[in-house]
Amino acid sequence: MTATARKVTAREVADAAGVSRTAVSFAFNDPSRLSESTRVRILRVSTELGYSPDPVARMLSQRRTNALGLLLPQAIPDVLENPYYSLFLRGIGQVCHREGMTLMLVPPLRGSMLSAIPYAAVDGFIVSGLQLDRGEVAELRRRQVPFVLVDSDAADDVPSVEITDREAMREVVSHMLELGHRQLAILSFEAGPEHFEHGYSGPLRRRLQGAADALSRYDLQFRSRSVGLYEVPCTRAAGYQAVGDIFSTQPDVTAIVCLSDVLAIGALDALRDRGIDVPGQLSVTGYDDQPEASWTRPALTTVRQPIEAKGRVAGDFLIAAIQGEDQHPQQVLHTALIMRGSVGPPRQDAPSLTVVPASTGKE
Amino acid sequence: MTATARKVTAREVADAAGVSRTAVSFAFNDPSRLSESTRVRILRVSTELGYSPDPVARMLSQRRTNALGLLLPQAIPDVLENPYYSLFLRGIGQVCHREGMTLMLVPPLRGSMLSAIPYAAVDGFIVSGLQLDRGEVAELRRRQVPFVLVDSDAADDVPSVEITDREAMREVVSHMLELGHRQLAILSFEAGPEHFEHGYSGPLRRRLQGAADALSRYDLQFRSRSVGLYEVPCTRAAGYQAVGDIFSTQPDVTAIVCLSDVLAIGALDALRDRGIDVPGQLSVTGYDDQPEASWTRPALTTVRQPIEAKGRVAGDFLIAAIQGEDQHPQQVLHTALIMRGSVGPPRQDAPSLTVVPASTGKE
DNA sequence: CTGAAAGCGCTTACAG
DNA sequence: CTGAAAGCGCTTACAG
Repeated sequence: MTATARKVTAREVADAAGVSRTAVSFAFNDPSRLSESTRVRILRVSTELGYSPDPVARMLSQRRTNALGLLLPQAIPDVLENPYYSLFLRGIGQVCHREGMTLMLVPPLRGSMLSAIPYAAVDGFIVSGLQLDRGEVAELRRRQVPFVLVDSDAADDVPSVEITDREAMREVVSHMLELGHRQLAILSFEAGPEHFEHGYSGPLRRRLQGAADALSRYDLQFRSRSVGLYEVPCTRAAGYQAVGDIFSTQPDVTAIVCLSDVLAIGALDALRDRGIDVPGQLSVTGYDDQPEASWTRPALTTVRQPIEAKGRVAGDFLIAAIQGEDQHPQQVLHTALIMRGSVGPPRQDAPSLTVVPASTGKE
Repeated sequence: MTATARKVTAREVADAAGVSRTAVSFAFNDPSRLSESTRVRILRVSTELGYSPDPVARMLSQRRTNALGLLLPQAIPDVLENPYYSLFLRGIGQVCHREGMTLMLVPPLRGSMLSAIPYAAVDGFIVSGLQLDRGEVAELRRRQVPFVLVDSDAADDVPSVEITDREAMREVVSHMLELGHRQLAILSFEAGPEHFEHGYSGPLRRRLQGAADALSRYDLQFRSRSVGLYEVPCTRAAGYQAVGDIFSTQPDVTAIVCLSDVLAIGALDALRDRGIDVPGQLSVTGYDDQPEASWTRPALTTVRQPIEAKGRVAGDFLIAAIQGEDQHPQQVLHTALIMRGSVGPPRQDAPSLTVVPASTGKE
């Protein structure tokens, strides 16, 4: 247990057993190349001396770690606050299980994903939620380490996994507009600091494009009096708080379209506390379709995305890349709008209301 | 990206920059020891050639990985099915964040936790949910790698973190008995195959002891006609299914005491589907107090345990052990019985019923 | 400020 | 069946 205790090496075992270091190595890695008696003797001496091969030394020799790295955009506790990641990890975990590999969670080092890359001993990276976008990709390329991009802006020469974000948001916003909603609040998770410089990117850009697609058919646009865009941290608490902001900015709002179930559930909490009926007075939608989404009251209308499959496909692509396949597959997984009880037509007293006879948004 | 591409080494950078390998190493690890111009030149050449130090080689030289290992009792997808682990990981993640370390998830290799140990390049292990109990501990000792035991049977010379499992179960079962329940089903997660040989161990043993403590005061005991013990996998589906078994074995049951919220929530699902009123006809309790426990209808009466704190304390202990502190601290964290709506007095038509005037089990 | 040399602990063709 | 030797790619006293 103590850090001062010197570790036993193969050299010592070899000496004690009267064989070469080679033989010791074979005893652990390729027993068939040793006679029964030699092998048994080596193993016995190893146990006595408390020897077992050093994993790091073995990695260096074999040029292989048997670990998959997941490069995270935030510290582990922050990332796991969103149940999204739990599902995503399960998908990757299936691949680890099949391949007999471990999974290394690699959070930013001193706040930077980029800095974390050179320190992780893994056979390849799955990159989720890029910070600098091209910065990390350049570093990964430079190091010639296999990687796959998830929910990013795919480059042609890199394996990637995405979902149909644009189509999904187009569908959900269109649905609201068809029901008659004209005063919408789009509640988004924060894009991170760099989008001020470079504009939106990745899934967020695609989702906002999808929303814009739908709005444009009704001659509406973002950041107008009718359609507000709110950006907050992706937590339930932030979703709760955001409702106050929305009401003070858009008192006539009739629908809150959230870009994450976590935010939507927080908003639902706030609306309940304020005694506002959902969907009678206000409609709410989510994104992800996490298990919690069907537990809320009313149950949440939301966009279902195949989170676990995303992790599994990313893992599969990474394994292929590690094995030297030079394919750069790009997969776009499908989403679905799940209709539940949190959406209805706008309330009657709302200004600028187009009356729509019946709701299709309830179960 | 391709596995065939040879990686650039410090040797090549040194040659191209006209310096020694030492200088290259200094440029990355101890820049102050180089003149400005040399350092800049080396870094420039590195970028041009696409060099950055190999993490595995660095680990071997420094005898340090900057990774914490979490030894898991099952494959990653199985483990993460229980939201328990998400919270536990967050606790460990806090420590990783503070220390600038990564977190390696180490599932069993070929079904064995023991086999996984020698292959993981980590500075130390947190061990959660032991399989062989003493087997893994012996191996960890043998390798002289720092480790801390969580929810195990603590040995005196090993850092460990536990909760007051025995007291918690004594309290919850006592509560049921005081309410008048005499027909109880204890719904437990499976202990794993080895308990057939060695008997129960760890938290399960302590919890069952606690239950026995309470039962004995009423002259009741396990596996009698009055008190059944059911063991199923720790999943919601298994909790759902178990209800059928319980009813066919104990038709007079008035309370189901679950050893996990996941099981309790599954049981609640089953009872709702069967039209059985909780707590009117049947009482249900959980264990863990996961966020979901307050979302069910009725909300779940359960044992709260500080899961995140458990992970954090385990991480702290491990860091201390890695830094060579020879302390073997043992911490027992406290639990609390959280009273919600899923518990009431037994139904009146139940046989062998002792009438108890009022419920204290509702919110 | 810079470099030669030893060391980290293993694996694996290759030769016998 | 067994071993001597080279190699994996870095770091770090030590000497200058």
